[in-house]
Amino acid sequence: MLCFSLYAAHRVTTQAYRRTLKPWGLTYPQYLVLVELWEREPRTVTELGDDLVLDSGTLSPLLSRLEALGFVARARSSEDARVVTIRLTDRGSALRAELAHVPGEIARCMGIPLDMAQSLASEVRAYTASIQADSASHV
Amino acid sequence: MLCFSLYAAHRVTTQAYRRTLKPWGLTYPQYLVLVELWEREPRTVTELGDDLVLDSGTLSPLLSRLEALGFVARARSSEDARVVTIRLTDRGSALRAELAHVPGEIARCMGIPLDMAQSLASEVRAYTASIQADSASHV
DNA sequence: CACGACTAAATTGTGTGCAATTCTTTCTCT
DNA sequence: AGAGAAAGAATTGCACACAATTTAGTCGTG
Repeated sequence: MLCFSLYAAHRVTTQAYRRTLKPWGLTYPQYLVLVELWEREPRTVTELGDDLVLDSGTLSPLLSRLEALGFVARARSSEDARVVTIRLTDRGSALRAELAHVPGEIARCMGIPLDMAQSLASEVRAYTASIQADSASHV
Repeated sequence: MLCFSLYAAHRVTTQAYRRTLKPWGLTYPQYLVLVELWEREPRTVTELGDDLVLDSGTLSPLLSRLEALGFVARARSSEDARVVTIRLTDRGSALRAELAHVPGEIARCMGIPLDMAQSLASEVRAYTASIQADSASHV
């Protein structure tokens, strides 16, 4: 039952993030968006969606919550008015340092050696790629 | 990024189930409940929740949908009126044969050898157990 | 018996995921 | 230039997840 294992693992992991991020009122997907933005900025909704494999139906409301929290700002692009660019606010940039401890905290929660986590991650990614290839053939 | 790998793997897997279960109008969590019931019946809401790691907030509406679909029946226990027992209807039992192909179909989607899937599953379970142990210490 | 602690489900409220649709803007082709 | 196709976000609708609360029923102790 690989599928159920992944399902369960995903939910426990989310719980660990929930506890860690609670003081900031952030969810795991919201945190992922911030991580993307800390890495490179600005980003468009489509770019974020490509990286996180989420569509606008998920991202639009999520981004509007991040905007309401004061961490990002949305603006229509001047070159192409269809595109919305997402930028960090000062508060959003400052959050990077405040949340610098999160990856370590999560690693501690996992309670397994780093190299083991990495090899497991790469196996899971291989699995994802394999099943995704099959998905693609069903389009 | 083990966490993101699991997050992505979980969603791709759910998509494979969505496609496979679509003709029956079932979701992956609903299918899991049916699998539990095919294995042993009747079950209480709490028992299902323990096995699937879901609480009544998720299960109550899910079960009422399965009931509306005509696959299960809910009834208060006569010994203890707090407990709700879940039973398969005839239609729900018949579904077992109709959906017998699902595990094989999903395995085919995964496109990886069975032994590899099993070893990956056991690694993921070990991870889940480890992070869950940490969660428990936070209560 | 009564009262408080406890338990089992259901309900409420918030935040994803995702299919499907809509709206706007841009592109393409003639 | 103008019509139609296509692209980028947003919106709508539905089904989880899960925290928190509510409701109903049971149990233990005095």
